[in-house]
Amino acid sequence: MNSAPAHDEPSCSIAASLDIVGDRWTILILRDSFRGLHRFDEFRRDLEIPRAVLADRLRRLVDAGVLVKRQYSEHPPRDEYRLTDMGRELSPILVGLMQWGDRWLGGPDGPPTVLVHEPCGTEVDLRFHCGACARDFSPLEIASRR
Amino acid sequence: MNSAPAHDEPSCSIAASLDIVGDRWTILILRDSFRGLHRFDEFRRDLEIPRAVLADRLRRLVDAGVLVKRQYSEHPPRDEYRLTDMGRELSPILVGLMQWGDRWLGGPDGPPTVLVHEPCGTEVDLRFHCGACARDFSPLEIASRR
DNA sequence: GGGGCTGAGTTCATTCCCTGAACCTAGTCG
DNA sequence: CGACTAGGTTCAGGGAATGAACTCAGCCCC
Repeated sequence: MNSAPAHDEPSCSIAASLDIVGDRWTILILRDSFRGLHRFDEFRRDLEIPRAVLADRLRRLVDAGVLVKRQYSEHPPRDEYRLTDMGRELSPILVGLMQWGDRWLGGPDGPPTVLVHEPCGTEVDLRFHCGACARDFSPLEIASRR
Repeated sequence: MNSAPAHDEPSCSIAASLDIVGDRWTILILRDSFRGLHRFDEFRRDLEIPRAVLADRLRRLVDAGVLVKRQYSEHPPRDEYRLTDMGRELSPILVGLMQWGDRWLGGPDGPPTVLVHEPCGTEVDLRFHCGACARDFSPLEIASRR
């Protein structure tokens, strides 16, 4: 029955991504995962998120393949949640949010966290890069083609 | 060295950004703005979003400075919503969502939309670039420092 | 000069989800 | 034994989302 009517968003990758990560708590959980938090109670204490919501979001993220649930202790049984490669590749979105907040909403203290290229330790940021022009360019120069 | 993060998140740019764009409908409205939709009814028809929610989200985005409301016709009085520079600089987030969806959730047809560097028309994508190493690198190589 | 149309909303009843508190289970510690 | 921790589930309530109906202003047409 797939006549794919126009108003049904069949093939928008942004909408598809939002079905998985289009929720405030979900993004904050992922942010904490990147920061090195992995356990239910670590998330709960850091975010002050209701337990039921946290359990739900973790379940969805595991179902989607963004996190894996792993037992890190058998006796007592204890679980932790770790980013998969699929989850780790969400970093540009987190970085985008961070840089935009730094630039447009930042307090006078400057950015509380900076990003580095792990192998060399150099501070970096996220840029659009054009191979043809051999240069980085501003977000204002981007356009889309179907 | 990692002192316990205050449960009050005063200075997290990600959380600050989410206060403005951390909502599914908001992101979809912005996606449509980048696509060239500007009017209330264009958004409403494309997204099938309830009118009350659309009015609320547009109001918030205007209040935040992401969109501006402009009269494009005096008689009859008609308004449109346009991205400000602040809004246009959200593109890395949208692009991040799009590329992640393309890569991990993509259908067999490939990406429905590609991005080009407007001045030269070349297809681009969003990459981390390290000036010190003089190369692009994968999201998996990123790390954060306080 | 009435009827229908468009754009841009507001109001309202219902439904749904988030929230916070309490409770549960398994295991460990003193 | 009783207290404590980790990782949840259950439940009442409140607030936001939803869809339908309504408003209002102006234009279009006959």
